[in-house]
Amino acid sequence: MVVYAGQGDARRSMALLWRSGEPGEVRPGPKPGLSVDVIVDAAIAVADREGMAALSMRKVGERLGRTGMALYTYVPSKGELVDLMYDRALAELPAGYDLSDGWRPAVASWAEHTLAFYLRHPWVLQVSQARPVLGPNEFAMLESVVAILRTTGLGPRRLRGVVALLFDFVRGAAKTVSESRLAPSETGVSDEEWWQARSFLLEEVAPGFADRFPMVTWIESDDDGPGAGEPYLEHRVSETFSVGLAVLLDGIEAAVRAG
Amino acid sequence: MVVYAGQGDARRSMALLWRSGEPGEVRPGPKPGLSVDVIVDAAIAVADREGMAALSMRKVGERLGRTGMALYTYVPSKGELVDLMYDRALAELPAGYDLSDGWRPAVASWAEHTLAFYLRHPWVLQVSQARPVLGPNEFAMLESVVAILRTTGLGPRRLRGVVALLFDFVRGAAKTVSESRLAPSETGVSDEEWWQARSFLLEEVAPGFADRFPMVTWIESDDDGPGAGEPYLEHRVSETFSVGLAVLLDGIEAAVRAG
DNA sequence: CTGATAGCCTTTATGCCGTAAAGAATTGTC
DNA sequence: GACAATTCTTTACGGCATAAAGGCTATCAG
Repeated sequence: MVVYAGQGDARRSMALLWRSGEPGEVRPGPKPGLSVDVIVDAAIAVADREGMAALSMRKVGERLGRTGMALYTYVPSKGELVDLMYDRALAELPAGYDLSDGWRPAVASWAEHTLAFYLRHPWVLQVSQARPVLGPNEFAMLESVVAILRTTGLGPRRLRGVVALLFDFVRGAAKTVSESRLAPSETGVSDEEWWQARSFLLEEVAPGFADRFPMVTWIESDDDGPGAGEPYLEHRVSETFSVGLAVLLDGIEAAVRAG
Repeated sequence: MVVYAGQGDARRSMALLWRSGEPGEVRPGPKPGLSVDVIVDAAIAVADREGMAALSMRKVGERLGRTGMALYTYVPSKGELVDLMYDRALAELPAGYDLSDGWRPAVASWAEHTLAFYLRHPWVLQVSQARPVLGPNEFAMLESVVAILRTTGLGPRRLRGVVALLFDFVRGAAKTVSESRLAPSETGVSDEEWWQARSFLLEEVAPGFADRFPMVTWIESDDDGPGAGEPYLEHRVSETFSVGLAVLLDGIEAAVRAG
């Protein structure tokens, strides 16, 4: 499920994001029992625990002792709610990184913080990047990476490429891990069971696999296996993550040297 | 929407993927009016045109002059159908790349082919990577990249990291473009309209933006704008893609030199 | 104190979705 | 001709977002 920015009244949704709502004029009618904030918190809790696919208006309402429809008093639609969740979650990220040892360790630290963030809130990965939410914390996050990378001396064009690359890298790693964590509860089959059953079936259905796919067979060969009890895929991803990060940093360094 | 591999009868779905179905024993009952192949083709056509979110059993059935339920005669569930779509689409990719000028241009060519493929079939990006489909064409695709990269002399551990990095990069770029292409038809608002309205509202709601987010403001400054008529975001992405690819190739080269 | 009015929230209804269950129609074997 | 297997349709269930209507509540103007 890809979620696009709410397409309702754009002015209203921007106002919600930037908290530029009118202050508390006294108005007739019952006191509000909820607020945008508690709704967003409840929605984040649901999405953290059960994933974006399981996030529904009814479920969020229920968690707050209301019907799903009650939320529409505070939020124009589910799309806007997701935007608000997204920008609120992003607030967890650090506003700046230590540059005293140069940009290299700072980028590494950024990547690790950001990966951890995505793993805490995997649903964030499903929010479309094509139509950015344009909330304050989205800009703050961007600000913090660019602040690091600008010290490399690269120009805006190059830097946009590097930033995109960094995000794609971290998001890709996070996506693999988070999907594999969600899969057991969604499918009722643990990772170990699944892989074992599948690789058995693969031999059955594709005899001569090693001859037909020699490169795949070779690259899957293990130099060192997962530690005791560590899930297979997560071990692979963390290996992959550190290798990829090193390659990336070297690539940036090459760009910097080239000017 | 993230789609997991079908969790029905694993043996049946592997048999479907690898075409190891029993041949045509003569059997009682009406002749099948459809086949797995025509269903998969129809489903791909729907997904290409309207996106994964719009893919439904009813819609595929309708396109074939049947009800949605009729498909369940051929395919155990929607999940397996998506697996089949995925592996079938992957068959479009080249089986090998020209290595006569070394791995660098071959990787570049791979990246461009793969990007174009994802843009032809954007829904492919929504198929979960955590529980691979394990069909023949998925392995063939992997085989073709590894065949290129193995000529660098890097070991399996390093190479897995590089492969993941390459995929994350291409998929990230493809995702941004494809979402921005889909957004107008899903939201009824064109990219130009959307960006214009949003940036106007942003100034209204976030005065002093340039002071608050100086790095963001700087990095968004254009060295050169989009060509005439070229969509804003697509221009940015293609710029970003070539910069990112260069950085990546340099990073790989550094890893190769380091041994 | 008395409407009027605005805002909160629920109920109901519409049209989607995947798919389970039941049954009609068709085609083969004995 | 009886039986069984197979294709496909109809109907039904529980889920989804959300439109529409109405009940209840708190503040206003008179």
